[in-house]
Amino acid sequence: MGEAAKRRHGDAAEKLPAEGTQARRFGKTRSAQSTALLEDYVELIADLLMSSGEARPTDIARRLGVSHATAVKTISRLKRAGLATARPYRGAFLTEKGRALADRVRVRHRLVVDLLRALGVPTEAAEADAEGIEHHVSETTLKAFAQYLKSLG
Amino acid sequence: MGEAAKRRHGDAAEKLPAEGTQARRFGKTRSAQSTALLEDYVELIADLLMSSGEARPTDIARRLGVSHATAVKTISRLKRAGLATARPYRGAFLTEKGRALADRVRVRHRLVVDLLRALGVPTEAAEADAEGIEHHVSETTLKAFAQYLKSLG
DNA sequence: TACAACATGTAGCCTTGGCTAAACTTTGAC
DNA sequence: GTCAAAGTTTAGCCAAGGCTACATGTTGTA
Repeated sequence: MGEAAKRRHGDAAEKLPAEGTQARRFGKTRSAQSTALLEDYVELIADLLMSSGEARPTDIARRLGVSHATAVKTISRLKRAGLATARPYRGAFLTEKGRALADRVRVRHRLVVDLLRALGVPTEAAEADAEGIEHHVSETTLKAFAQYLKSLG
Repeated sequence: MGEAAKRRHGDAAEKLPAEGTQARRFGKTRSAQSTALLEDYVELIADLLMSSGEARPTDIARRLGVSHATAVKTISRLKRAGLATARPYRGAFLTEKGRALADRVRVRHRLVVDLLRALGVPTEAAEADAEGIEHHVSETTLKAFAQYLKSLG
């Protein structure tokens, strides 16, 4: 938000596109936050299914550092969002849509981590920060990251 | 988000090192999200005070794209957090702590935007993405960014 | 001065994303 | 085959961060 706020709001101020643009930006940031958790869950479920064949609420909870009840609740949100399915006492599974999202998320995560490391960020910090950053990186920015990494050879 | 309540369930993170690490990471990401909004408010209030001498709920609301009621409610959270003060019908002001935070946030924002632009991200996208990214950039990563930008001259 | 327009504040409702507690299934060791 | 341990689900609570609707203050202008 570094841009200095121009005028005080008034007759002229309402016409400035700056406010609308900024508001849109913030709104986008906020809605990104609401999808970030679902992205994390989807990626983790894909991970667990791949490595152990099942994705149980308890394992998910332990990996994310939340209670198992929270994991269960979020899984049902995943179902509502059409990203996952779950049979009682049989864990979670991804829908086609969920798998597609998981793939996108994984690729994006890798790219962000690689970029941070390329800029000299230590691996540990890169992994940790990427966890938060990745949900806010647009397609445009992602392309620029890829481009930059390619230019490094 | 009740830091105290959240961490009361501390046993989850004490198990395996690998899982603990990941859990800590996610936990950090989540708590970063809860402070992100306050950071945005503080920076915007500093901005408005600078440019117009006052920070009214309505202006804040318009800039952030939320209702004035939401702005008012958040301002009282700011007060509770010791970041701002407010006199009825006279808008918001920052405490010493709030001003310090605003400064840090502004510097960080500039750095993130500059870095993105240096990597070839178009200005518009850089500004927009930075809004979301900046709240998740650690000190370590921030230093790496600064270092990289300096290396470009 | 008075009043309309606008800003502010309050109340009540919603969803998300946490938690604990308690009831219910599954499962593995006798 | 039983039964306790472990995992799962449900229910109910809380705070954050949105919203609308309504009541109350403030102010510019006629």
